[in-house]
Amino acid sequence: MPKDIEVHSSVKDETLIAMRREQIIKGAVKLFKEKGFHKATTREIAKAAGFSIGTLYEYIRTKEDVLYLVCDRIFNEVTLKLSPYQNEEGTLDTLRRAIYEYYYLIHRMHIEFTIMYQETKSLPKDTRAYILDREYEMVSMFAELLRSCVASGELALKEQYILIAANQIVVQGQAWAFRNWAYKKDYKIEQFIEAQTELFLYGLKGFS
Amino acid sequence: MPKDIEVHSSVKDETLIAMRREQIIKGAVKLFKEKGFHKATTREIAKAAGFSIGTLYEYIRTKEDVLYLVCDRIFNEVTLKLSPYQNEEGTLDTLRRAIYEYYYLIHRMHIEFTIMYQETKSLPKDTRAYILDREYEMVSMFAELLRSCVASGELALKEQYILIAANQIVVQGQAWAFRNWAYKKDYKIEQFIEAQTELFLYGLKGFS
Amino acid sequence: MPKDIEVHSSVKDETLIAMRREQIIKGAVKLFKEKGFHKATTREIAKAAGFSIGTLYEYIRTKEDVLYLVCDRIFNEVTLKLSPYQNEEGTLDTLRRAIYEYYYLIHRMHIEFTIMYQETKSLPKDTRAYILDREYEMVSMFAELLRSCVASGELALKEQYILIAANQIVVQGQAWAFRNWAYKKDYKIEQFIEAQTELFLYGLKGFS
Amino acid sequence: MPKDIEVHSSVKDETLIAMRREQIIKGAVKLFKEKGFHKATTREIAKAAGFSIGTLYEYIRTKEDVLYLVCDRIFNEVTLKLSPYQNEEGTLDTLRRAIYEYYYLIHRMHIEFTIMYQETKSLPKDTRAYILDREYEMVSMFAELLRSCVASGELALKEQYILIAANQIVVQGQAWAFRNWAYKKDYKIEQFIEAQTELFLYGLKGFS
DNA sequence: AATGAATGAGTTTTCATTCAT
DNA sequence: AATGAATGAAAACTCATTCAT
Repeated sequence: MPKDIEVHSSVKDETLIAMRREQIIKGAVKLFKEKGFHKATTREIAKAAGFSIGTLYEYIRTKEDVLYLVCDRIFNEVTLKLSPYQNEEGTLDTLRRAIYEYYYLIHRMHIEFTIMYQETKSLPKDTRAYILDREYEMVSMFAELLRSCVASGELALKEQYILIAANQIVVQGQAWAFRNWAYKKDYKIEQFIEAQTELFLYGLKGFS
Repeated sequence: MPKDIEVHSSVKDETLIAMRREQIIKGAVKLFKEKGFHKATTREIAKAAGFSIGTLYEYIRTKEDVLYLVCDRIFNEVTLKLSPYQNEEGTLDTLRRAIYEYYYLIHRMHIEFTIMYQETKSLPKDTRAYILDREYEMVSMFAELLRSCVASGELALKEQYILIAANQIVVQGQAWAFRNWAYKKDYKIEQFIEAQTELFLYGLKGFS
Repeated sequence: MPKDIEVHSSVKDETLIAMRREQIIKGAVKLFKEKGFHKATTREIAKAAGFSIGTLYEYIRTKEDVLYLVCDRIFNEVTLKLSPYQNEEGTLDTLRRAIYEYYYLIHRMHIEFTIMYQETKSLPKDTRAYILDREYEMVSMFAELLRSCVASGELALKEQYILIAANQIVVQGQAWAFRNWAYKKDYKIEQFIEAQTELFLYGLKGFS
Repeated sequence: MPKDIEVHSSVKDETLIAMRREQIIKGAVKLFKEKGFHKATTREIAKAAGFSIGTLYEYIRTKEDVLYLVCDRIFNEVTLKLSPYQNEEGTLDTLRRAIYEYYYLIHRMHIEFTIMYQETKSLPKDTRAYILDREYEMVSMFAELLRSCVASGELALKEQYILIAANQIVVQGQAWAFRNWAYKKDYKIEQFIEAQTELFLYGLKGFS
């Protein structure tokens, strides 16, 4: 698991820091959703968080820290949701449920996900690297799941294609967030998940 | 096909406009690749294009026009590459070749594609709508191909899943561009295309 | 009395706003006098006011706001000076003193007045309308004075000519400001006032 | 009479110059009326004149030259209209007719006059001086007329007040142009002229 | 003589960040 | 710890003027 990046704060009280950051993330997500990271000003972020610009800067160092905070939050939620499946036995059913859980999470947090995928490149080099690491971690979780399905004989997938397949799961899920305009007219999330899962498992030829 | 959006120019000579726009696109792509649209200044764009800031503004109206010019170019190339497949008979082989062509194009223009998918949201409302229209057009081309495979009996895909499948093709291709970091260590483009195509056609269960 | 137009400020402390605006007006008048509104840059205005460009924009929204601030100031002074005469009884003597007060005020503030009459058209539509309203208010004050002279029998002026006469007073006063070059060689302000007043009251035929 | 200021042109053919300048003045007046001198661009001036920006600069040196051309034109018209009255005998009737002619001219050319009085300060020092000279010339014409009325015994005005009175005629006329908003609701030009003339000749006390 | 593409200095305005209170 | 006034670098865009054709 990637080493956490510390966002510096001049405030000492850890509980307070946690509370304020919570406010910052909440406000920022709402704001970024409306106008994107670039068009949101730090003043607006502070206001959305419920305090003054001066206070905002007691809990972050730069505007980009806010973006990082938001991204970090998302990954923590994903990791939290998916980690139980890590320890289950490798069956197709486990895989289905993990995919379901992941896609559903994306659905609930689609605003946050969209922000993350659109603004990542605005992060400074090192932070971006950390985000990619965590993204990779997500892919790895699915890769592991696939591998244990292979190990248990439920799947016959050559090692070299594990990563492609895992990536495909992750990307298609994200697509529900960042390409929602392409789906929402024709599909509900449940339909999307089902179709995507079947297509993934059985392909075009085996999918009715 | 969506109606083209005109980018205003105060210069009258159409050939000259075409030439200068070519320079602008070339310079901008290079620049955006390095620092992204937001961090690239208009002065830098002008310089990269090989002329002064004043001249740049003879050929565009706003900085966003440059982004639009870049996006428009990409779609034109995609449409150009894929349109021949529209008229072919609906066989799996045609589909395979269309996918190959599309993925390969993305590979060659992966910088441009990445820019497009990361910066689209920076475009003004109407231009963004136009881009989404063209994106939809791309999906439609694959949807048509799938439908004609169904018509010819090579595929048995319910109409309601055509769109999901077409979107999947498009998204997975784009992923090669905007998530290249996740693939490039383990796959060459040919391997990626092959694996992706097989996975798509035969699914996990039918894919060795 | 026309409703005041609010100039937006992002600063909350009203006393501070008043103080800074005072500095802005003072600096701007000096600057506009030297080079006119158009040739004065916002940076110069800030400098003349004694602070940075960033601070200037904490107290105004646009450059035109500065012009408005200057104009508004002038009218406030005029209104302040002339309002006492409103309540006096309608005698020629009151009229004489009001004219004197008004012309003298213009003399003391002739730079401000000149700026105002030369730059008004640079104001945005709504602000310009407000200025004209206040200008009309000034004319009205003199018109009222004339009417009360008529009422008291000191003057026999048909209602239809009241406005022309009131306008004449106002315009001739302004002329001392914006056409000062035409008078200053030959007249002192006192002479100007006296001559103008006599000419106005008794005309060419009755004026020696 | 003030010495004419030469506006340099790189074109030799004098007839052509005259023709082009005519076009320039016509176009510029229309344009300045709409947006004022500052907001009109040289490109727009050229277009309004009916030729290209390059050609415009064959007939002027700077943008300010255009303003000068417009101002100069106005004075020429005024001088042309008023000079006949110079040679007439000094009667009140002549004076009345001269005022009428002058006010009526302003009425017909009120756009040009307004431009002139609002934009004069945008002229470079030397040109502005020339304009003031010509303005002075206008005042002088009326001053002469007044003097000859005094000489003929029709008027008894001390020399020291001649200038004030002449200026008053001139200024009140201009006011019809630049303060038209204050008059137009209540007066037609004929009423304005009549009232103004009577007020001027007989004053408030002698004016019914 | 006429054209219009090219130039770049100059302008207004924004906004992340700091720091005295 | 919290505030918010002050700062000034930086950015997009304009437009008078030139000059090669």
